[in-house]
Parts: sequence; structure tokens; C-alpha cells
Amino acid sequence: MALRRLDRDLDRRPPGEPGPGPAPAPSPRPAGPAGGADSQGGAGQAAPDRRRLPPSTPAAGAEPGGADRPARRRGQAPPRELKVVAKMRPMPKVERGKSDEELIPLRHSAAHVMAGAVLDLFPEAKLGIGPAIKDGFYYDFELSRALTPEDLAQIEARMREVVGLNASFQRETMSREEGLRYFRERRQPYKVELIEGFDPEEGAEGGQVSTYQHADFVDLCKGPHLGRTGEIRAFKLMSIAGAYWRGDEKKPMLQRIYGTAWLSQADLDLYLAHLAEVERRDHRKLGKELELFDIDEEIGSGLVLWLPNLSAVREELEAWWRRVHHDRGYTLVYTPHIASERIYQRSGHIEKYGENMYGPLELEEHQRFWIKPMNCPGHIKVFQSRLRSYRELPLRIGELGTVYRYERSGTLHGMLRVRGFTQDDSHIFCSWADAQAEIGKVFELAMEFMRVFGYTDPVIYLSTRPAKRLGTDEMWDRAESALREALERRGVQYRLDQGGGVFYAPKIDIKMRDAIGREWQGPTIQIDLNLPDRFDVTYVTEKGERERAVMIHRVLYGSLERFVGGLIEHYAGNFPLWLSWLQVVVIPIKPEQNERSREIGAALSERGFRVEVDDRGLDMREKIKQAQSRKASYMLIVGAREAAAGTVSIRPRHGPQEQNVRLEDLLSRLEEERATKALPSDFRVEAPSVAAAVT
RNA sequence: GCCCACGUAGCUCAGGUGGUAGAGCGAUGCCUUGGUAAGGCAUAGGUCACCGGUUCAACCCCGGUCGUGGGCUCCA
Repeated sequence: MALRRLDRDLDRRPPGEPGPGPAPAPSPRPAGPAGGADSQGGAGQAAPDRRRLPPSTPAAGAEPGGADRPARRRGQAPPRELKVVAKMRPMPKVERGKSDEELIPLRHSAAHVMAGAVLDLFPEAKLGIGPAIKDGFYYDFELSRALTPEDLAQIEARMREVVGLNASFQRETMSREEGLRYFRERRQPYKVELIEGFDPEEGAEGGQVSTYQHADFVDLCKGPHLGRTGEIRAFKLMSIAGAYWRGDEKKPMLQRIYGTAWLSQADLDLYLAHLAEVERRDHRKLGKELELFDIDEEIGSGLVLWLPNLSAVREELEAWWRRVHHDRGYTLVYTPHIASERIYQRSGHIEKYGENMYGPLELEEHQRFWIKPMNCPGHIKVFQSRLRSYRELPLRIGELGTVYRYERSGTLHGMLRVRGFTQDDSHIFCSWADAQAEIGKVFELAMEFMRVFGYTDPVIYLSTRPAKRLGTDEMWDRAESALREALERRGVQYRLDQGGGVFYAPKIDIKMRDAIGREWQGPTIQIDLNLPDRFDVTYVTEKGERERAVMIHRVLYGSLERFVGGLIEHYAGNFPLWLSWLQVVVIPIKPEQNERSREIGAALSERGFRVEVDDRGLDMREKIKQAQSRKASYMLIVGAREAAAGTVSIRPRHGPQEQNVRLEDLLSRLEEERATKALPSDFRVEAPSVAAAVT
């Protein structure tokens, strides 16, 4: 799967606990799922959760400028990439710093103050829970009417009054029974439910419950809190959203208010600026402005139309992908988009994945077909198209396979969460003896991919057997140790995600950070123990015996839709030359230079550049304006002087202009830039400033 | 799917309390022949998402549908 923002995963919390972050007003988005794992499928899509600020650590910013540049030489040796991994920093969670220790009580206290303000304004309000979360806090309420933005302003105003009172937070404890009585009297059924759910044995004071009070507001809470409300300096209420009580859709829908709170106004300002930047980069917005993609109502939601500009990007991504895979010994195939119900019954998809599948289609009498949700069954059939010898292994089958999956309407999001997408899917069939080495190769390839696109700070997770799983412990032992060995042999630091594997396999997840520090889920590698068994996938060994093959599922881009949607945001629309839909625009100053301009255009076109010669009778300033807003990588200005000298004046999308460059020099420079996949000069990895305080 | 909000020209948006709509940008045409991000004038363009209801009359009110946004859930 592709990239998916991980914040969501990072907080795998019990229901009822704080979930994902606050939803800042500007442009929060859904968090994504991703499907990742499905390995097989993978990819899914998922939408990143843009709201959150990336955690960050200074380390991120510290990356040496050039170090993470994309590979300058194609086909570079893998060992080099490993170094990147080796200096990976520890996971953010491990690095919780002092700021976190201060922020949690601060935000939690802000949540209490907000709840108090809501009670002041809505005395009948029933309180849910109100934890501190990444970037802020929230509190859930049951109210007699829906909240409006005006209510938020009032609540915030009331909060500022309470902060101004500088009331102290005071802790008190009472017995479980007293607590129940207390909250029953105050008609707070959710609090009562919480206490009823407490484990009587638990709690530092065995059977006691604690409350915190500030001013006249008392809440069930284990703390800790700030000393006084006056310490809450920089905060802002961000949005209103619905949220099920305890995250259960069968329970009542409460109204959740999200807010953000920081140690200083400066931090709050930075955070708000970050949100504005996130909004500026929104792929849906850029997608419209730059004519990248469209999702047409009449075609259907969640189905992407790749417009010509973005199609050019995709064409390059696919071409490079194919080339890299051919170089690495992959065999590329094509498989059908629909398949008989029989295969999906055998694979278990109908049973385990049926609700995400489109179908059945009655194409012939007594024959039902379903639309392909994953590529693995097809690849297994390719493998089984004849008897396979151990001499053919590892057999690496790859496909840019388009799949369709039903996603609930509320989860769709631009290109990041869609219903039809193309995965850069591969299934490697090999022996157990080779599995470890194959995983290593995939891992190295994954690192190479991330580097080329300018993603940084890879963080690797090893997800082990989940409670609900198929197969024997021995099989899991083998699979997990193969993954572990692949990582350790290369000195890769990784974080263990106990029980985080898929029901049929453990996996390696690679997460990475984009240009503004947001974390996304990158490539995923899994060892599948299930499908080879269900399909009886075997090969003939040296001894002439049949042996079960091992199947490794992996995606690098994940889904092209999702990956490219992420790239748009990562690059803020400023794509590197090799991907740019408009690499060069030649602009004659006067009609007299039209012919010379066409010659230049032809020279570029001959070398495979996407070039336009703007010989329209417009003012050149207008042409420059248009080319600039279309994000052309380079504009070549051709006036009388240039035409006479056989040169051009180069006006890059970003950066200083250069006069009188000889055409041949220009051509070789552009070819070099394209071949090395250099990141554009206007690409910058933003130092995660606020982020530093966020983690 | 659920909660809330939203859906007016290609785009971004205006349109107190119901009487069938406006701007900017863009598009088109003409003028401007211009040395590095917005020259001038003019014209065209809307079944106010769709369906139904209330009303003498609906973009405005009510209901439903579809879609979008933020969350929840799902999805790892």
C-alpha cells in the first residue's frame, strides 16, 4: 500500500480513548486506511491524515541536504541505500520529550475547561470523554441541539474567561460507589457508564475513582492536570464533528469539539501556519488548478479520471517502474479485471473480503463473476500455468493491476481513498531457503523508491502474528524470523509491532516523511502462508519432489492513485523534471522568432521532452504568466539576440534566470537532470519546527 | 453507513425576511507586436445538484436522492 499516513496506526488505542487528532479547521482529512495490508492487495489507499502535524524531531530536519536526494545514478548499488536505513532515527514515540510531558496535561486541562464552558452554556449537556490527543484535545457531548460555529466562538470566549480566573485544578478521590452516586445525581450517564466499566481492582488506590475540579466544574478523571487554568495560554477551538460513544457505531452519536493547545502563542501560530501549508498543498485543490485529475459525479464517486497532465506523470512512473522491475528480474504480466466466482471462493475472498467486492455479475447462465479486488489469485494462476521447477525460482511476477473495492462513501477522499485503483503489485514465488534474500531485495528496492521521490526518515516496522490468524505456530515462526533476519542482517533498526500482522502473514511496513514532515505509510512486504496453501502452489525440487512455494506479496507505490495524490502534496505541485507534464515552454518574444522557437521545440521534442512552443500572438508577459501557473519546469525565452546567437534565455520555474545559454548546453543539462531524476530546485524539506513539539 | 455542514456560470464566490440571478478570473472576438507573472474593448455562458411537496409565486421553506467537506465507524 501505498503511502498512508500513519498517525492513525500509531495510535492504536482502545476504543473510547482518544483517537486521532483534532481536526483543525482548515483542512482536516480523514485518516486513512489503507488498505494496506491486504496485501495482496494492498494497497490501498488511504488517506493521510493531514491534520496532524508530524511529529518530529530535530533529527528530521537534520538530514544533510544532499543526502536524501534521489539517486543520482540510476541502478545504483543497493548497499548504498542501506546506509540511509542505518542512520534511521528511532521512532517518534520513543522520543517523547519533555514537551510532551507538558503538553498532555495542558491539553487535557484545556479539554476540561472546554467541557466546563459547554456546561455553562448548555446545562443539560451530557459529558462523554475528553482526552488530550496529538496536536490538541477534544471532548464529546450529548446536547439537545446541534452545535454551530457560532457556538464554538461562544464556548471559546467562555473558556478564556475561565482561563482568566486562573482557577486551580484540584484532585479528589472517592469510592467507586460514591463516584457512581455523584455522577448519577448530576445526570451524567456516560460518566456512570465509565465508572461501571472500571476494573474494581485497578487503580493506584484500589477501587477508588478520582475527580478533578476547577472553578465549579468537576469531572471524572485520572489526571494529571496543570496547577491552574491560567497556564492554558495558547489554544483555539477548531471544529465540530460527530463521534460515536466509545467509537461504537451502535452506540449514540455524540458531538465532538476539537481544539488545539500549545505551550506558547508562537507554537500555536506555527501550528496554524502548518495547517495553512497543508491546505495549500491539498491535492484536490492542486488537482483542479493544474488540471491533474477529476472525479465526475456521473461516472461515480471514488473513480478517478486521470487528466492529460497527471497521465504524463503516471506514464513516467510506470515506465520507470517497468524498467526497474525488468532490471531486477521480475516478469511482468497482465491478468483479467473480472473472474469467476470459483476462484474467489477458493482464495477466500468471497468469504473474507466479499463485502468489499463488486459483484456478482451474471455473465452467463450459472456463471457468476466478480470484479477483481486483488491481483494475487491471478498471479498464482500465472505461476501455475505449468509445472514449475526449483530452477525457475524465485519467480517474481509483477503487474500494474487495476482493482476495484467498495469503500463506504464517508471514507472516500480525492485520490487518496478511492474505489478503483492500480497497484504496482508483485508476488514472488520462491523456496523458504530463498525467502529471506528475496525480502532483502524487495526492501532495498523500496528504500530506493522512497529516496528517488525525496521522502525521508524511513521508519521500519516488523508486524508479527495477530491473535486471529491462520496456520501453525511453526509457520509463523519461520515467516517472522525470515523477515527479522532480512532486517537484522542489514543492520536495519526497526520497531516491533506485536500482533500487527495480517491474519495470514507477518509484514514489514516502511513509513516515511514527506516534505512538510507528515508521515505516510510506504511500501509493505508480507510473507503469505495462506494462499499458497489454499491453491496448493508447489514447485518441483532438486530431488523431484513437490514442495510448497513461499509467496511474498509486496507493493512499492501501493496504488498509483494514492501514491500520486501524495506526490502532488509532497511536491506542492512542483514536480521534478522527469515527471513534469510540461517540461519546457519555448516563448518567442516576437513573431520573428517563431520559427527559431519551433526549431528549439523540435530539438527538445526529438529528445523526448514534453515541450510546447507558445507562438500565439500574446504579450510575452502573458505567456510567462500562463506557463508559470501551469508549473512548466523551464521557460525558454527566444528574442532577437538569442535567435541570432543560437542561444536561449532560461527562465526556470523557480530560481535565477540564465541568459545566453547555448542550445546544445541546454539540451545536455536537461537530459542530465531528467536522467538523474533530480528533485526540483523548488523542492525543500521543511524543517519540522512545530512538529518538534508535537510528537 | 452514521453525525454536522455544504452543493449558484469552466474556476473562486456574492445573492437581509420567497417575486426565476451577479462579480472576478477563465473562454470567445477585435484592438494591442510585446524583453521576463495579469494591456484595452466587447460578447457568450446558469433547469441556482437532482426529484417531489408547500405557495399565486421557490435559488431561497419542507422531504427525499446524489455528490462534496470535516469527523466517527470501517479499513490495519
